[in-house]
Amino acid sequence: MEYNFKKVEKKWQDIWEESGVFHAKLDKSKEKFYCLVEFPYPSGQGLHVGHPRSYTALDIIARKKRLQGYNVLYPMGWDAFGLPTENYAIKNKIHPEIVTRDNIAKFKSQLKALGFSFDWSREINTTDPKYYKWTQWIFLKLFEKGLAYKKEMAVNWCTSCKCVLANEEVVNGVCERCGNEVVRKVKKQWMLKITEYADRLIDDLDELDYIERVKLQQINWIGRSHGAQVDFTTTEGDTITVYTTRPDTLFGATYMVLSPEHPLIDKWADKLQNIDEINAYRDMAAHKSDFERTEINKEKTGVELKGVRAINPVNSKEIPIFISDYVLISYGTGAIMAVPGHDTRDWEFAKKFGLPIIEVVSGGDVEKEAYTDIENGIMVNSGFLNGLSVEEAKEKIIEWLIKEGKGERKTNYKLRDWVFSRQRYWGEPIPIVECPKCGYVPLPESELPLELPKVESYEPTDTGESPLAKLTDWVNTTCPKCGGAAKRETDTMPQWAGSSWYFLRYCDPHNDECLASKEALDYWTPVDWYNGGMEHTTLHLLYSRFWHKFLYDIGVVPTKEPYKKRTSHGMILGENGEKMSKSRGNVVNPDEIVNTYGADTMRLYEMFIGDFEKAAPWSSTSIKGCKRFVDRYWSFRDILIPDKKIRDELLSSFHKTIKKVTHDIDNLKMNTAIAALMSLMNEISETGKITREELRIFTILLNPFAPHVTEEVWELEGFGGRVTDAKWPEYSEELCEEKKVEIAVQINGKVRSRIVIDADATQEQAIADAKADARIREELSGKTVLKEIYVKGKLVNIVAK
RNA sequence: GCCGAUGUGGCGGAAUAGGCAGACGCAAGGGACUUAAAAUCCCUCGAUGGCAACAUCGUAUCGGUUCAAGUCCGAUCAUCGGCACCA
Repeated sequence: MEYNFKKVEKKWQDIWEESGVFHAKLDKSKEKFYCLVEFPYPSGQGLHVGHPRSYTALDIIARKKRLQGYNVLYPMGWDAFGLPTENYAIKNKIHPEIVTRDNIAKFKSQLKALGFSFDWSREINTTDPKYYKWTQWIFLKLFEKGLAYKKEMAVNWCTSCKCVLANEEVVNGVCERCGNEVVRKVKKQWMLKITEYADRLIDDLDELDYIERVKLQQINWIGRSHGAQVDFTTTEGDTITVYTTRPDTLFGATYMVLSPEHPLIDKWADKLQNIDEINAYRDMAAHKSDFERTEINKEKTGVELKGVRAINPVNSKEIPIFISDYVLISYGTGAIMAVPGHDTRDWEFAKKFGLPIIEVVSGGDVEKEAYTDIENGIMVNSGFLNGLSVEEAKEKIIEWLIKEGKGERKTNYKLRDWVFSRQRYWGEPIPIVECPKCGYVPLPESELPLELPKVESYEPTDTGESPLAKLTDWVNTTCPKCGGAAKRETDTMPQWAGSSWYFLRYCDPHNDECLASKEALDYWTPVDWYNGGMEHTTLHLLYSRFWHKFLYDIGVVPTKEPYKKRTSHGMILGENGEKMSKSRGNVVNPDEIVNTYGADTMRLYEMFIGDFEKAAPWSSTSIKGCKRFVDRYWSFRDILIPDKKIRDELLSSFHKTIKKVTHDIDNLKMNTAIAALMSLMNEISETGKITREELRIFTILLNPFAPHVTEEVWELEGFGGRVTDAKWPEYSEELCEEKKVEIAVQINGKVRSRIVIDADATQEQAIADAKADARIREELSGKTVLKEIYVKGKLVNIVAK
């Protein structure tokens, strides 16, 4: 009888929903396993075939862990604040709340049709006031501890979204989301002091089971470097402080460079002979966007500050000072000592401006290029540092600087504080009031949630203010502290706010007293396994680690880190090997696939498509192989015999398969796990029959991958209860071994014959058997055997001449 | 430029810890069943030579270590991802 996947899949999805089998209950007698996938942004396009790759993989892990007796939490929710919804709402004149509700409904039905074992009783939505009450609460705590502050600063302004972006959201000078130009704009912004956690965000990675490239990317993004701060004096008596990772090269500093925005320039205005030229340069630099400034990578530009000179603290030599836009105001001190002999950028600048280049580390030719090797060089022309290695010289000069009061040891980071303000409507309101007398005053906790006011128009304004600013009734309020007239903050939080702690809410999603009860957090956290996209490594993943560490510091959560293990899936590409997109016309619609082949086939195919971590192109023909696999499994019932045991000739195959599937799932090698099941199926099919026990075991092994068809077979064959109540099969190492093995016999490394021997044969026996083989005897005649090698269960190699 | 990853049949991809390269699947070709098609089942399927048993070559390129290299070492090329004047 043909398998009717449409009927069967719907039937079991309904049963799972009604029975609540996947609802996780806090049960301290059982070992917990918290399995997490990144909750989606419910966009108008609906589910992408990329989403189920991650969801299916962790669904398989969740289902297998349940069968292994774990108490599994596998939740799902919606990261629903954000710009696309707001833009769609503006365009179509529908309130974002309604757009969000509709999109969620669509997403949810699509996810249900794929048979994921999510605990829907814990569904959360970041736009629900009951949820964002706690997002706001965390913000108030950050504010209370001085980690949230408002600051006037140059920010990345997207000209199309009319909104501020975090540094992480600017990609190649354009807006990550809409691809439009990003310019710098000075605005007062809420900032979060993520830099305060920079060290811990790097150091604590050591204890985590994250894939290596995620760790590396985070480390590089934070960009920690060790060096020294050095004070140079000037002929005007000022101090210019620089940061350098190469204090050892101090004797080679032949000039200094200030960033065009450096405050000392204004101070010296009267003394500078070429102030017009200087101002013109500063003007030009100010009008360039960050992108332009970094793009002009080829040629160094700059202007000398004529009238002021600096004094190198180590040898009291007078050196010129320049301004140049290759020095950034936002990093270090906004000023550098230039060592053209040993820094590529300084070298280029010195060559262009004809400045002296002094070699202070030997080993290269500083007239040809900067010598930057720090491993092999020996200090020269450096007074008391001469003869030392770079490492030794660094230590010695830092000690000297400290002793002389001319500098100190210093660690710097590329990471900047997190720009937390957005001038848009569809986000969490920031629960702060600005009072002319009291300054920034937090709302009392009792007034949370501060709900987003309902408005008619949520278009962004050209003035750069949030649409909320237009709601004077809402904006004008009283100061919670002094009771005087005050104004509400009108900026909202970025999309990353709600997702920075959502995994905690799943532990106790309906709690009105706190973000989650201590009991729930103690039991469920940390997340045991978190899978998500590489694109979130320096955004969501870093932000949420930061928030979690903060919550740990204030005693809200019991662990230092939110996620024990982090893995990442590759993208599913279009059939032509390119990224799927509407404009390329290569988008595969998951609904159509489920309709044509069924959810089980879709799940199997997405897992079978290739290495989970790598990108893989979709193939509309390959998926048929997975459909055949499901159908062939179904027709096992046609060849079923009532025997209640695994046949002897298949026993070792079964144990090997159980072993392989068990381990492959744990290692996210779903493709080879499925291949192993296919191989076992081929082996069973060759015998023309299958016993009840064989079908029962096969069904359990296949269940995490293809939950619907296996439930149906289980029920039809009356194996008792549901597969979801079954026990994951154990394997015996002993039974995995075959009694007889076929091994290769090589002569000089080339296979010349094959023989079957006892698996536990000794080296002597194996070699004797090999030599007894007719073919091998013939090959060896007239030759001298030089060496004999036996690799147990694999091969014999005879070296002969 | 720096950091990281990858490179295997017509295609997607396998190959513990150096041990029979190409598992599993797709596509293709041939056959069975069928009035026919679909579905299903069976056979072939890296290249070259040979009727054949078999031989030689073959995991981006070049070289090395080893009884044995897709796997280890050195150099080169290509593709992808991240960072990018961070001193």
